[in-house]
Amino acid sequence: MPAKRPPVPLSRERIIEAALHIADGQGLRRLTMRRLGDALQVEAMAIYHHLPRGKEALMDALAEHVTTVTVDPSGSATWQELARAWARAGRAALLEHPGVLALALTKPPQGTALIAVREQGEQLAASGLGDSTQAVRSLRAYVMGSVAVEIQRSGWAGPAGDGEEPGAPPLPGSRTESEQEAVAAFERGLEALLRGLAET
Amino acid sequence: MPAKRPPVPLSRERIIEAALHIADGQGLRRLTMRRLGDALQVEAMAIYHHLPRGKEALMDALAEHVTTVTVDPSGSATWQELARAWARAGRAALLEHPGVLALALTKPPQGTALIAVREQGEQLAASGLGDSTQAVRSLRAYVMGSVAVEIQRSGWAGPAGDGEEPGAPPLPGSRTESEQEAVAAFERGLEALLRGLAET
DNA sequence: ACCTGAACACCGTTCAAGT
DNA sequence: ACCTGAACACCGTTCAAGT
Repeated sequence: MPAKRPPVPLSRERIIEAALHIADGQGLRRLTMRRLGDALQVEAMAIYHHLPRGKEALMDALAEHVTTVTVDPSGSATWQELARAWARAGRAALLEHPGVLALALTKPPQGTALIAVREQGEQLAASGLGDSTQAVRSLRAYVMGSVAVEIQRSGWAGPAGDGEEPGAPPLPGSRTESEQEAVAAFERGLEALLRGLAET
Repeated sequence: MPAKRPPVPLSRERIIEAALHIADGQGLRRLTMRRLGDALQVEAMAIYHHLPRGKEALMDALAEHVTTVTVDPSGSATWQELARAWARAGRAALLEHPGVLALALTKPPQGTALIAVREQGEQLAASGLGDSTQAVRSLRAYVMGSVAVEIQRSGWAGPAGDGEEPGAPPLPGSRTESEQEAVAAFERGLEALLRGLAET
């Protein structure tokens, strides 16, 4: 018979990982302290030892996780290339965890996520972009909104928008789009915005 | 002494109105069937008679409400003016009810909201815009993302992003912005996007 | 047709207690 | 230091019952 599991100690990282798995798989509304405890083979109350502010702290941590990105500026010769890199990285991070998108779009950046936003501004300014504050804001808005549209179209939240259950068939009116169509739409809008930002 | 209230009959509209009030005032997480019943002077279970799918139906209705906008195309000579009108109307509608923004950005358009999106596409196509499908998508993304950024910066969800309690002081790092600054930022990004969309 | 009351299976969080 | 058990004040939803 298998020996009793040497209990892997709980940790912030393991908790967040399990929480993302539940949120992406069953929806945010089914992410429950008790269910999370089950997934971690632990009583729900044990979580409070690692996240003292409880579910509030968990939500903050999830938002921070999917919203923290880094870009190596040395790979980009122009501010346009740099902006593209940030936009693509941001989109990819958000798209990886559709279950917590609502948190990511709603909570102000915090901790590492806030640092990342500032870094983006500094890099763009250093790369020769004039009003980098305005540009960062428009770019962030476009990226967040694009992922929102994309998740909506994917039918992740159900075709009737049934709140939180993923996996249902897609939109009633319009077909599901392929990954390629989605990136194409994203890139075209991004290029339009970059062109517009370039003209003072 | 005041006579007993002649009970105003419950209705879908009154329910939605009360729900928006609670969500905007206390946050989505505190919007509860029981609290909603209290606000309407009725037992929570009475709501199910008007919204058979319960809380799920309520959430759908709220998303649809803040996401349904109309624009009179006769007021716009060019497709640019028309696009501006749609963008401003969309922003205003979302901004009016920060409490349900998470729903609006997450649920696919449905009912009147879906009709509105289609109408936007038809109007823009009719006004001489080439790839109106792409334009509508980019514009919607920009509008939704802009409002997300704006609500984040307003500190509506609390500075530490404390989940759902509004009314707390704003961001730790950056100042709160005035309404004028917010519209200025929105308009500048919008113009950039429109310029970019114009060049093929 | 419209609303209520009681009931059920869940929630988040506390607190004292165990190891 | 880390986790558990029991308890409390809530949830959403059902169902039979009232008017």
